[in-house]
Amino acid sequence: MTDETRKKSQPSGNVTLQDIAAHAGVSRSTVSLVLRESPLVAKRTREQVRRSIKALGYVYNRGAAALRATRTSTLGVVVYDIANPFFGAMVAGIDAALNREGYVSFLANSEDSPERQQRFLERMREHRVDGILLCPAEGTDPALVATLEAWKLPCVQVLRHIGTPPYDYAGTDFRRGVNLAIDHLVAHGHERIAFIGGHTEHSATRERWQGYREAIAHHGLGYQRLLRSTVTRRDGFEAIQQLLGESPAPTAVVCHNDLVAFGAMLGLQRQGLTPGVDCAVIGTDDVEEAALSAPALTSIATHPYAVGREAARLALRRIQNPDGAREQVVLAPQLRVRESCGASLARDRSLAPTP
Amino acid sequence: MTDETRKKSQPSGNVTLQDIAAHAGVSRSTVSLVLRESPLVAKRTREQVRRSIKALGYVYNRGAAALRATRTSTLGVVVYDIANPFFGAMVAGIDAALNREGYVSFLANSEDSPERQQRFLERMREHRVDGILLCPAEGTDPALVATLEAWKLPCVQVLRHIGTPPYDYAGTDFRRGVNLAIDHLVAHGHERIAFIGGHTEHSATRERWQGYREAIAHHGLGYQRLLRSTVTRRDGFEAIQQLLGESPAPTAVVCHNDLVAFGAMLGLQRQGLTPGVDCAVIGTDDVEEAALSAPALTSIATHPYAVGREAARLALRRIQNPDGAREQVVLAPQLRVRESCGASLARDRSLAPTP
DNA sequence: TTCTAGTTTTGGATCAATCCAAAAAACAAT
DNA sequence: ATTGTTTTTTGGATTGATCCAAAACTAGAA
Repeated sequence: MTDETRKKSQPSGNVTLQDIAAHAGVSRSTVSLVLRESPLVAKRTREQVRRSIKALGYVYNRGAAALRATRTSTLGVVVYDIANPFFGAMVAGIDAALNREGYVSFLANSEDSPERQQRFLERMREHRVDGILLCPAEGTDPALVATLEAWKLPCVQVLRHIGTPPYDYAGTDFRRGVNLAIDHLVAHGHERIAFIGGHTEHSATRERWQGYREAIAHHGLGYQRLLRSTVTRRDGFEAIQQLLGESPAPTAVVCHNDLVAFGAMLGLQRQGLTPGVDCAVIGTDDVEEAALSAPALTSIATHPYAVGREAARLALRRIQNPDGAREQVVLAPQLRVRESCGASLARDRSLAPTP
Repeated sequence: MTDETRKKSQPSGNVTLQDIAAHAGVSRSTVSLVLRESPLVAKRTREQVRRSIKALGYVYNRGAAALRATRTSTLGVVVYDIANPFFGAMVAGIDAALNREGYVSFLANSEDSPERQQRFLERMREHRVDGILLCPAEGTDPALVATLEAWKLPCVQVLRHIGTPPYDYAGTDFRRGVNLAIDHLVAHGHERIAFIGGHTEHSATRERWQGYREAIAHHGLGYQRLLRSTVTRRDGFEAIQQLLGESPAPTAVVCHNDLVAFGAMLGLQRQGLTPGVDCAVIGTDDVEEAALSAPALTSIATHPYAVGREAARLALRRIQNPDGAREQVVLAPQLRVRESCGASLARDRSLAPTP
């Protein structure tokens, strides 16, 4: 066993470009071109190299490639509550879109902590990701967007946005969503409509509130009641009871998200009242569980899967062309009418048990 | 402007070890040691280097480091349905545990497709992740575990397991969970208890069925009815109606997961029956929504967050010590008694609106 | 046959870190 | 002052790919 033999078989046990080149009787560079599907390589050569790659069980080393090529085919995704089914669906959409392009994504759950978020973003920078999909944690410094810009890290904001335009953003038109809900309620005779939920200065809350105030004004309703709160089920539970104690009490409520709406329905039931009969309830997001509750929840569908997919596409486009004009993709929401708003009650049974 | 000046300021705009070394008046190697917190470096030197790092705004390049050091601080996570809140919670647990150790994770959603799963695993190999957390997609070839072993890619299986022991695994004791549920039902006088759901040969289903048969036998019940199905809400909806049409019909059902249980409750209500009164329903997983339904769902808590955390810990341990004995972490489930099993009905109001 | 134009292929430098054996510096003991 | 230890520091080799300018082939025309 000469030194040369050892060198070929032993070193770290890993097959490299060099080994394939030797096996196929070409140079390292040619093998590299084959791997990257370059049209420069002659057909016969390409086939021979492919055979050698198979024969030696070669595994491409993306880390090494990235070092020289400065493209990692990697993206960082930051959400603030992955346990929320809404984000689950969104991540599924992201995953599907990235997968098609050979990208993979790092996922982090900021738990709405700007510090955790910051740590993760720094780590992403160290890993040289090509871009970031960011659902900013509550209380994120608006300067963060500029910081990422300075880092030359393309960033697409999702669902919430901070900083000042232009930036890349993908989300849903929450304002329009609330408009739809209130239009529907007004058409069914409601005049006292309250809004429950949202507690800090983030864009998604502001947009909902704006939609609420705007619609109330547009329909010339005398009653306006906006109850701030965090956005858990318990908040909905407590809020509805508070509202019912007021006079006049609302005859309908639109909720920040479906969790709050579920809580509100539960609160009504605890008081012996029936959602949709004694008080209409409309949620936001249209999570899968909305169709399942009793009564089935009317909800503003915000299409999390599609939002995720669009955000991912936007990021890929930005990576291709870092200096192109920033883009905003804002999806149109839809009102899914079920039982809880009193419009269709149990008559419409086709809607209840969706898959 | 000499060539040297250009070389210092221009090249790709990125600060490297070399630049810091020059700035601090030490060698590349010393800087590297400082970055890795080596105790070899003298305190004064370390401080000087730290200052230079700050001054130049250096960003560690993990890709380059990994190339030589063969440790990427990176993990691959494969689940089959990230939109399911159960997996959301699990991923949150994984994330929390990894974060503490400076690890980040790639996430992929296999959508229960072995092909997608395979593609992702190959990509993970190319990215040289240090390990894999795998919830095997349905129909995964049991040989996959051996393949990963051959790839020298440490793999911890989660929730489901394939292949033959020994392997690393983290999950919940589904068998025991079903035992608990049936013990409880029997204690409350039920004698005809059915099980709904589970449709292919994966371990998590087998374990549940085993627990069911075992408990039925243990209590010497004459009635045994196991209804196979996929595990969506719709399946529960249909299954319960089928069961009620049989004679004798069951007086209680235990369901593969909470979705199926929700469906079963809905099915009962469609027939004008009340869950917990006319037929007891128990789910599995104790997702957040379980406490929210009406009636509130009794469920076998399977602790997804803890499972995720334990799986991540196991993986990190295996990476530290690739040849250590394989470990299985199996968490004990708990029965969360609420209204749907008839045991506590509306009397017990403390349980319903949990956060 | 020679020259040109086009098609393939190639070797050396490079990306940014770590490893390692050996050198240098600091300190203690003789 | 000399030697021996221990503590720090270092330069060159290495990791595995890509980039790029130049070299080596083809094939067709003069």
